[in-house]
Amino acid sequence: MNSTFLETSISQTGNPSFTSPFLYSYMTQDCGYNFQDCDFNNCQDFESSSFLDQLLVDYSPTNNNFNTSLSENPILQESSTNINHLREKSKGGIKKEKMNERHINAVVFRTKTQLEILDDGYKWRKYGKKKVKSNTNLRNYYKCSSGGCKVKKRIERDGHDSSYLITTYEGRHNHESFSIIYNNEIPLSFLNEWTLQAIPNGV
DNA sequence: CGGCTTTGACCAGCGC
DNA sequence: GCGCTGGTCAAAGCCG
Repeated sequence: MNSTFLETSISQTGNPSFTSPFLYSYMTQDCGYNFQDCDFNNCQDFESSSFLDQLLVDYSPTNNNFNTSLSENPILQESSTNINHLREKSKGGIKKEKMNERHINAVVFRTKTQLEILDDGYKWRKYGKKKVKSNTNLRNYYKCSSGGCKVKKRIERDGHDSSYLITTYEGRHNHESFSIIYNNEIPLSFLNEWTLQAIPNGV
């Protein structure tokens, strides 16, 4: 299985200056959870953790065993469905090139916060806003504004519990975050590192 | 003036 | 073929 469900808690970080789900994940390592050592094939690991509050899904086009059964949340299921849908396209050869360009992997976070935008250290340009059928809240579309970087993210409030913000990242940054460059903050590259570990075929 | 957001239009895929 | 839906584009407007 290649889907990885990872949930962490904002409050566990105890540092309100960090609003990035990536940073929350990073910070929770200080709470006793070492992502480098965790078993990505055992989702019980994550489900049983006491500080669960976010979701992460890794996707590889070569993985045929994507598991969407762990979440009952319709929006998260939709994200998973979309990912599976994209895989089917890839397998079928339909717009395979475009698929490979766009959806190398997807990471979905569900974060309990009143903030509308989580500062993940990268600079984003908003390019769309859409009302989608599956959610009464608007979905916002962003592209990384760094030249040559094709990472995208979608942000929407959970339609069933608006206290949660659902952030979906697609692709990997080909550069470090602006926070590192300008503020010397915690590097976010760890995400790419353990995403690669979680995807045996590494894309 | 440049960078960013807004927003309606457009496009592609899917199901019927 | 047609309508629905989600994703993207791009012109216009806003703001520092």
